[in-house]
Amino acid sequence: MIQPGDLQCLKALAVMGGCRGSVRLSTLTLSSSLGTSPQTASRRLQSLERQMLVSRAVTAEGQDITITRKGEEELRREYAELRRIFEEEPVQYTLRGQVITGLGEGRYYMSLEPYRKQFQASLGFEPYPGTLNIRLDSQSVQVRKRLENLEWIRINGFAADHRTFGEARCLPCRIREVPCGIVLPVRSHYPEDILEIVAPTGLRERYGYRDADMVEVEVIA
Amino acid sequence: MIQPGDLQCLKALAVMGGCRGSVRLSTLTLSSSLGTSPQTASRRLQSLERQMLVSRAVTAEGQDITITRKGEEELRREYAELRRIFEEEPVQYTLRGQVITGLGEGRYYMSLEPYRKQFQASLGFEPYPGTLNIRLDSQSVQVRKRLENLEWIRINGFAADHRTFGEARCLPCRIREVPCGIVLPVRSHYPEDILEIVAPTGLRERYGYRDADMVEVEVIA
DNA sequence: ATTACTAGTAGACGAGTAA
DNA sequence: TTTACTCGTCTACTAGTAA
Repeated sequence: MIQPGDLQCLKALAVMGGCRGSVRLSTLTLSSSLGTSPQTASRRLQSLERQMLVSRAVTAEGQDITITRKGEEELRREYAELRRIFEEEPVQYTLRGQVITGLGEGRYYMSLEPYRKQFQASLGFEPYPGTLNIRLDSQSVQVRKRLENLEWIRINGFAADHRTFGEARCLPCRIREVPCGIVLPVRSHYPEDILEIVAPTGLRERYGYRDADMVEVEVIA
Repeated sequence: MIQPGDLQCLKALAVMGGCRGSVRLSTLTLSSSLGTSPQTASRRLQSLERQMLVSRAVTAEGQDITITRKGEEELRREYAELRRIFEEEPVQYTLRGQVITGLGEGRYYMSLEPYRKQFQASLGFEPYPGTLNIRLDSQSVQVRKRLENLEWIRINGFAADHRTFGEARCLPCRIREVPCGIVLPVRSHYPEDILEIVAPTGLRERYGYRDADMVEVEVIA
């Protein structure tokens, strides 16, 4: 197993072009790129050479470093691991929390036709008049923040009855077998540990959810 | 700047799925994946938390770890760096060595019509009757080995004058402005520090190369 | 079982120096 | 200038232990 410090050094050498030919450098330049002393940089190069991860030609004016096949393989393993994390697997987020009782606003908004029509169009179902509120655990709050990077569906605001109804955004998700949506107002601030779920059916009725019951929300990016 | 050891730990957590939700683990399981003691694993987690790269919920039966947005960004930076090395840039190899005098076999083989025709077809030029032999420096020998992974052109053998002429392989390259090819017999062993170059013109004449002159061979994958 | 403390030690670090 | 040695220090590790 390659040591973290050695790996960092090997990667720095690759960035300098060590995979495509020899790189001329001094321990001083390498050390500044590693954030260590020149002595440590020198030690690292010796260590990499001993492990046959690089090949060296040391002269009085510096050294020529080439990453060997074995060294490149090591870097490619690292690369493959990261790619698996970020690319290969379908990115799926799991949020956990417990059912709570909201302010009843969800029920009201879900009864408004302009909202209903937009949810129907974007989520593919007629929203049940009422939302499920979930208080996320501390871990899921972090996951929740990550969802900001995903593509939310825009729900336009409108005016009616001498007032305006604000813009919202919505992210498709799933609770058990039921396709749902996370709804969030765009303008007004919303607690980061609360999730408001719109669904085609009443989830409390369907699954017998009561306050403080644990639920899992799946989001597939 | 994140420390190499912390980065290793963060990556291990990501492999376990820490980017898509919380991961339940114990210091013992983490330590075995890092190759350290459980104590060090514990310290790493504390360090990552202090840097706000992960969020933790520590219980008596283990801990739930979630990689924060900042932590994921750190990993993505790492990923981007490796991708630049292996994907983005056109992979170009540079080999260095000095001109030497070969055994004159190259000249003979290059005079044989079946070989000539195949070189013409695959490299796009009529080979000059004679090859340039190059002794690679120790660094370039390492680069030379890396070329094995590239796609070489097959040059078929043939029979003539009661003997057989062996199969060879060829890799397009460039010396200065001249498109050339590296030639290598397939069956017989060839010194790993010697490069035999076939070119459309006599390189010695064109550039006035003499023995011991330094030359650079560029290979673009 | 856990986590994370304290303690003692080993190894890594940077400064100085020689080649 | 370089590299890489020796040396003293201090960090970072593992072992043991408490919660």
